[in-house]
Amino acid sequence: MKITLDDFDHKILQILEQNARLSYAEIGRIISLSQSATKERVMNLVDNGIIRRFSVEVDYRKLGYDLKVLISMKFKNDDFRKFTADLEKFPEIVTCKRVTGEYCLITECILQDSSHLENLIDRLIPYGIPTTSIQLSEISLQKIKSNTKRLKR
Amino acid sequence: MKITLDDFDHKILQILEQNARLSYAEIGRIISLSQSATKERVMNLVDNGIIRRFSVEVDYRKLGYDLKVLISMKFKNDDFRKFTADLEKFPEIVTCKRVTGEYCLITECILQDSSHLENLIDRLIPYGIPTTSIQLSEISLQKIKSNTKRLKR
DNA sequence: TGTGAAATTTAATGGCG
DNA sequence: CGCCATTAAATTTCACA
Repeated sequence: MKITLDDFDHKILQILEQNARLSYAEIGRIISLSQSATKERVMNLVDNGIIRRFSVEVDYRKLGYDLKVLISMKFKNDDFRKFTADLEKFPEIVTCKRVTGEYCLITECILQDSSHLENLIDRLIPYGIPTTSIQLSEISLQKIKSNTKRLKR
Repeated sequence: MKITLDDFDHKILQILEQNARLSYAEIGRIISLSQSATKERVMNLVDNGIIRRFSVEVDYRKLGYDLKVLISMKFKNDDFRKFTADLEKFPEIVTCKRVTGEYCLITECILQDSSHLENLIDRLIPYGIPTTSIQLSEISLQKIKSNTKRLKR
């Protein structure tokens, strides 16, 4: 199922990506639409599942997590399933993607320091073979493409 | 600089990660704190830069972007800098991380289909050597560790 | 820092072009 | 689909503990 959005919907998404707490009234002012119409469109975006959720970007460095790494994992047999079932045991793993290619999984981990990393690797080794890359910096860009039709509820 | 949060702050962050549009009144109800105190804490989190921004998670599949891939890049000389300077020319690249290890950059790309991928690879090749992994699925988990001190403005 | 109350703004709903 | 008007709820501000 592919849903096409009109310009209003795209503008709303762009605004919400930058500040998801803006009032409907204020969003409406920016895009020249009434409160009620703006609210209805936001609710349509949520109801259609285009907006998965309203969230918050946290700066973990300020909380003492100064080390961000990508750990790629290789597994034998079905150890992959054991690992994903145990993911809750690894609070430092923030995302876990299953991918094609040399590695089975690529995880993003938020860590305090290198001894925290060492500890994590020790806990990963029973499941498979981890390969660690330290994330030096990140450029984050959010973009949505334009279509021209109105979103239906 | 490391900032420590108390239980109220942690609960607020957890709640906002799940629904960043909840009213201060409602958050306050959940954590048993008044509207005004809750609002002040959220504003402190923002002022301290712990909350980078309130955002929205978009389901791109519903917008016709059915293919998500990780593309790792190798570069010669300083082609790496040319590429990052030109990132705006690649609207399908959503994140771009500089990492240590075999590859210089790892990018996440949101694509419509395999011909879109082919087109992207053609545009990447002038900069460096891309290696593509298709993202089959993703498990996303947000967690914050507990400390016990009060956040200061 | 937290609470409670008053003034202002926003959200939610329903009727109408 | 969008606008306007009405009622309910939330935000903001401030005095006080």
